[in-house]
Amino acid sequence: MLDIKFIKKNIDLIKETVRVKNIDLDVNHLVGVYDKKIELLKNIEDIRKEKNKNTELVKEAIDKKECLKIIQEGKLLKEKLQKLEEEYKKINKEFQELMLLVPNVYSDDTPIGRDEKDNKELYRWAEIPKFDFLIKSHLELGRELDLIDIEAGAKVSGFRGYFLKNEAVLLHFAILWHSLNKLLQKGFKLLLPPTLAREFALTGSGHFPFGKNEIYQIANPGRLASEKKISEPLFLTGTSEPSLLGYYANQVLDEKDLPIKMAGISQCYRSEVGSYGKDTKGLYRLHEFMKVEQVVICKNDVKESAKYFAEILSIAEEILQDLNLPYRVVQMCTGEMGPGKFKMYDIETWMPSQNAYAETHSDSNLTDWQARRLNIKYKTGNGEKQYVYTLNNTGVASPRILIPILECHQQSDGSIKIPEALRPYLNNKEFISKLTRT
RNA sequence: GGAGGCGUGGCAGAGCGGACGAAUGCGCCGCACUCGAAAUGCGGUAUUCCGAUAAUAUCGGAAUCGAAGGUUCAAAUCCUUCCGCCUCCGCCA
Repeated sequence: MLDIKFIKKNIDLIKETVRVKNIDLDVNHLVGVYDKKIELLKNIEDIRKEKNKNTELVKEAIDKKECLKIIQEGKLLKEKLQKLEEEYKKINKEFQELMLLVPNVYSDDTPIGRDEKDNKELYRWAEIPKFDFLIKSHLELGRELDLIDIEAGAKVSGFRGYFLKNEAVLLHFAILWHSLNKLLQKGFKLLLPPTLAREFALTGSGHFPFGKNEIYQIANPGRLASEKKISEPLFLTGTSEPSLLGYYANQVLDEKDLPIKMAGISQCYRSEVGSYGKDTKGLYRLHEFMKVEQVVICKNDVKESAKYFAEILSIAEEILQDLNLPYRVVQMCTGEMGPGKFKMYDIETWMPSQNAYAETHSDSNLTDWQARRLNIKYKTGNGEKQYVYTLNNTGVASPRILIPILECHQQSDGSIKIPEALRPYLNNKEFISKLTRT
């Protein structure tokens, strides 16, 4: 969300942003609705003023007849007001809904473009591994080493279901655990948030209304303490970001408490309805997975937010470096970056079976776009209130990260060499192979 | 599982239909006293929105007493629902 006054002042910029971010929004219409809303509001406040005055008159009236007359007048004003307020409710709702569609502006260095072809590769880390034997995909390795069972996953959970087994379970938790420890050491506070969230949290983060069909909705939200059925919708979050930000919704923070750096770990749910037929094989695109997510809330300052944008990027890189995985950092173009994002980098990790880099991390600076939706402010030194800036990046997501780990670290004998950083979590084992299975 | 109570400004806490955006105390800010501080005295001290003059102020108006509805000419105050918190009894760890 942006400030409507900012939108009105910079209408051409907003129209251009809507265009390059491929958003379906008529900016002129939005402004028209706002103007109508304000006109109505003025009208309503005038009548309220009259009504308030009338109420005073009742108190002053001595004569009974006079009093009745004033009360009659009050009744009329009340009716008039009710009609206008109903109208206002309608137009305000329309206004609010349109405002939720307004994208954030993008940074000067963001490439303008439609799709991934217009993204800009910034740099690479480490050489792509060369193998002098025929490599196997993570699925083949997973089957041979009894680490992954897709068939059983589909049997129990359906399409995109999976079981991790044996060392893959340890590996999965090792990676998450390692990332949490790293973030803890870097001063992040750890949170295990709810994955069952109310609508406001997802609207606030910007997942709604844009990505609404990507999110699972609970068919049976349960009952209240009073035994009544819960009538508000509930959703399964696709990342811990909505919950971590929702934690601070409607709060005024203290400047001295900023930045707030959070590491959330949660199960993540994605319906993937928009990606039929895409990445149908293996552990790449799943309906549920686990993720350690980095979220930063900082001061209303582009420079400072750039600092944290770089910091959470480098933490993610560090994690990949610990895992000894080659990757590249790519800057997303306007069409790829999502409405709320001011600036966005993806980290793509090398996946030998795809013979390509593929997305494993996503680093975003949302400036105050989410904060406005969630009403998160802070008080500056001179008592002024400002919206905070928010940023987020993946810490690590698993099982997706198991793909490069298994594939990049496979050995000619069919075993997997475990990255050193993870060995403490796997009983100091160096290899996963059938022979070392205990 | 049963019974009851509470939710008001930064905090504590009164008000329980019109004089209430809200007593009082604490805190905070300013001024006075003081070499300085403490103590004391005096004054100020919520937020959001709209509008007008005007570049971060002033004035006018509206809304807000956990949330949403309702009754009334008029609601912090009455009614309904919800949320949160607390106490007691029972039950199970």
